[in-house]
Amino acid sequence: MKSMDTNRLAELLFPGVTTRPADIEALYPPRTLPEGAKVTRMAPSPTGFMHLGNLFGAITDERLAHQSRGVFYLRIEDTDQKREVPGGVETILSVFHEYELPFDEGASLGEEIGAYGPYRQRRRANIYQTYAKELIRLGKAYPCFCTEEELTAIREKQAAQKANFGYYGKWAVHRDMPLPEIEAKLAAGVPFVVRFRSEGDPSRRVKFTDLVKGAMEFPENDQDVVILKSDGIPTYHFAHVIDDHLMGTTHVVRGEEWLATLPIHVQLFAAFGWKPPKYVHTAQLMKMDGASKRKLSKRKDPELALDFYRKEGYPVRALKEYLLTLLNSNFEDWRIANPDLPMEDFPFTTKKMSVSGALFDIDKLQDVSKNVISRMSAGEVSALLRGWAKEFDSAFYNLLSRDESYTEAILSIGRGGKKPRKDITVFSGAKEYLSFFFDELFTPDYAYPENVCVTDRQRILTEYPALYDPADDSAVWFQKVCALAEKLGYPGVKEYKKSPDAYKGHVGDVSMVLRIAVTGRPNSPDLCDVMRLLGSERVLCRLQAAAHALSEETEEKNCD
RNA sequence: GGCCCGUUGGUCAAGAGGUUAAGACACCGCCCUUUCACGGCGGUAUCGCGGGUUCGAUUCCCGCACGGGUCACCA
Repeated sequence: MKSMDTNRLAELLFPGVTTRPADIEALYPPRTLPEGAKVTRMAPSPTGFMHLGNLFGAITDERLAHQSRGVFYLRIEDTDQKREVPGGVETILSVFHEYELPFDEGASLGEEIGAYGPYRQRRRANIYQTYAKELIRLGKAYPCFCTEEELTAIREKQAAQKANFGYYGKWAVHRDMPLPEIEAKLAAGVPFVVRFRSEGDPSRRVKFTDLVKGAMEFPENDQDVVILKSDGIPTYHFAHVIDDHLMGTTHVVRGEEWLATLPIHVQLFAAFGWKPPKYVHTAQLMKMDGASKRKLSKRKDPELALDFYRKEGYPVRALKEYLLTLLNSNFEDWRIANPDLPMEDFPFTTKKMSVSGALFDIDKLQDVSKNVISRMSAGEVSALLRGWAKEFDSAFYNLLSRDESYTEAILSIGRGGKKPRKDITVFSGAKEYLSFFFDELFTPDYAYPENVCVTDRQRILTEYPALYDPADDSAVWFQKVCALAEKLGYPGVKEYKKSPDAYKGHVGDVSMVLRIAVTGRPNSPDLCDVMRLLGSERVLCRLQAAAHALSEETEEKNCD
């Protein structure tokens, strides 16, 4: 190998590549940014869907960059043509839009934004090839003509001998192929990949520091990894090193599964004499599977896909805030102390990131979601709810849109103030919660409290309408309920508590009878507000219907 | 199997060589309350196991176990 003419080899392998590394470097000047500014990137593959893991990383990237007045950019890693799905890039872009993760540079559907592109790796083929050619010239890379079958055969032999898998040492059969042989293969049109010629020695250790995991040590990499595939497109390892160097990434945020290949990346950076970025390897998202936890899987777990949460109707902000609590557990305390500040005000830090995989807890997400929705204005809930319904429940959407001011009004009950109601957890549950506000959805379930006797129930339902005046404010409204209750022998709660045995029940029980008649169920927001919004016609009609149902019920009983 | 990472309550987790081992979710109970909620209060943990170091370890070290990740011309 030392005697080989590597310049000649480089020309043989890449006759069409005429650019030199220096030409390219000139196009990527160092960025001029404020002191301490971080440059991060989100680099998804266009495989057709985005999942929680992507969002998890994207939030970290976005916060790190924008909190430091740096740059957050989007790079499309479309190096694997086999797995690519049509529309993959559109999906990615729409998620960034939907989840409000504004990137400063990067791929888009039209013109790319930013001066450090192209931001789609397939469009950078010439750049990678230039650097691969350079490595060949330096004797740090070589062509490998092994077929898939040969590689499998090597693997099997290694398994039989209990040797480590891979292409290294004596197993790297094409590592020192003589030039004439290479020429012959090329002349015969045999496809080749380019492998990095590793000088690593596993008995030596590489040390480095990960911003999440802290100080670490690995054996040096001795694998001759593929850097350029036979189609001339780089593997992840090579693309990562070239791109993050040229684009000036300061912090690489990625999943923990990349930790194992870090020695390769370190080696590649060193081969070019470049300074590696800082690494932030995030913990995996896990789920419970029987008695043990395991990594969330794209194939088995529908809740990994972001679409799942769209369908369920979790607000974008809820998902982001929940993920943020997993990312920085002190976010929760901060949120409690600052219920109204935008989440962007939270001081995010890699120091608080967890080292071990977190179980994705849907209960917790629901709690976050409930809180997020409870803090929204009625107008915002109305808009988001209608947006959700438009896509997933058009009949409901039509009802909500029939009278937007009515929709907003019913969503206003108990909203605002220090202790807002938390009735809506997800938009897909709102229909059930709001059903009695729409005659089309009203399906009463008259299950009255046991302690109120049937004759009293009937009297409540038949006597209340005479007292009811839709113009009453809530104080008067309540006085009237109290008066009726008093008359029938149900005192106020305080009175009742003093001597519970002396009474049949209290005003609450009377209210309950009215509530069930009007809303068709035992729980609802403030009854007075509900009645006012329903309007006297519907209220009277429902009271009558309930009374009617009650008398039929008694008749049936009498027949028995 | 090799290599790497991890292990505090059902879950997410804070935490320090000597603490009554935070907080949040869930669950249970109580209180407040016209109902429903909201809210408030309270309950359940000796920090995976075995060895060290130390006056003292859950906190430091070493083994083990368990869990996870990774060993592709996928990212």
